[in-house]
Amino acid sequence: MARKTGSHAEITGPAVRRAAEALFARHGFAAVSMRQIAAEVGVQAGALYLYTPDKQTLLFELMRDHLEALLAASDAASAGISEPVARLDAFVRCHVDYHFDRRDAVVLAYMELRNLTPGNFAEIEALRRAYEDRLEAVLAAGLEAGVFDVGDTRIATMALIAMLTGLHVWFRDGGRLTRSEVQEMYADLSRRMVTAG
Amino acid sequence: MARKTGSHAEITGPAVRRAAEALFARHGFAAVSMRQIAAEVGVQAGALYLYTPDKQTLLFELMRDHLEALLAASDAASAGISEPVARLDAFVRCHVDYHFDRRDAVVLAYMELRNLTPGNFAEIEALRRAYEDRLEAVLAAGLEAGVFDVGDTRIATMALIAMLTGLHVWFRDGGRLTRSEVQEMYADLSRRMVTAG
DNA sequence: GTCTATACCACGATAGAC
DNA sequence: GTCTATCGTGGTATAGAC
Repeated sequence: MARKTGSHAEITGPAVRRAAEALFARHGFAAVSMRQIAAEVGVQAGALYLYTPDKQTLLFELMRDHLEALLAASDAASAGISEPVARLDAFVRCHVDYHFDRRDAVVLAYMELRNLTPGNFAEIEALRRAYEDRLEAVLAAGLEAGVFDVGDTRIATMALIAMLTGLHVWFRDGGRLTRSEVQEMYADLSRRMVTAG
Repeated sequence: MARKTGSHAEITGPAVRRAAEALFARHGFAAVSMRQIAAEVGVQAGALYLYTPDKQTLLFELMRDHLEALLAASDAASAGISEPVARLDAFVRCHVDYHFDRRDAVVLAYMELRNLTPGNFAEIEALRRAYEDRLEAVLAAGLEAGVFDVGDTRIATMALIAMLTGLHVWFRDGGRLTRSEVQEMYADLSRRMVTAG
């Protein structure tokens, strides 16, 4: 699919990002070469540098853009909901949505942290931490209200996030379960995990 | 720490494996070079090939040996226990033990699957699947006995495994929580997740 | 058993033609 | 905006001396 020449800035830029996201998610950042990305897009390797200063920045911007969008979506999903059980439910459903709609981005965001340079890592880690803090705030509110029972909100938060993020390990689009069914199951498991027995 | 010459097969072999495990766990298989491993061990890169035919086999054997030991430990931990709640408790505590004692191996076993060649992947995946099946059998027994309430044992299994394996994200040895405290918390979270509300 | 030296290749990134 | 060509580096793995 090699293309000889032409002017395709508005097409090639997003195509580079999509190809990089897919390849990084499948094989890992370190295992993917710029030449592979270029081949997937249908350009020569040198042309990639019209759209990114380097490979590291490509990874960083994919992760940053995804996490900022995830945070915004999560905030929007729970806007106006104050009851803790309902807020947890909204958080979980939004998270599952992202696994259906932006699977590769989700995988990148938690598998490729170790391949970021220190400065980039700090920025991405802050976004991750902000996302975790949203969930922890829900648990703390529920604890305060007496509807949740968790010994340690931080540990329960990490356990919940890990359970939810583990979706990518087994979930395949078009599998035997619909999005609604997965949301229902994970919402149930989450609620029971933090509710008094 | 370069060493000039000598006969150290019984020392160097295990040292190579330890160094590789630590470096692969921290930076990822694809990001670690044979030269880095050699430097860590204190030999030249060429000397590594006395102990492994290639880098891929080094990764594969680390993962295989770990998973076989984990399976054996898990089976030993629940031997003679038939009551489902107690079996789940034993499974969880054994899993947490491995995060304390063999942290790097645990990280490798679920982060580096995508860097295995197809043949090696199949073998490792079978071991992972066997481990998951042990847990699913516990859930199925509890469902049968009426002490557990999960809509789908496979999904609940994957959710539990993900939650437990997520330990590595936040857990640091010598942190504020002791091994017993972590075991207690994760056993509680697990039990509540699969128990009727 | 380990060393030095190196073959051979792929990498990220850049320069200059078109 | 993309191509071809290439630079410099560092990758895995091997050969042969000691």
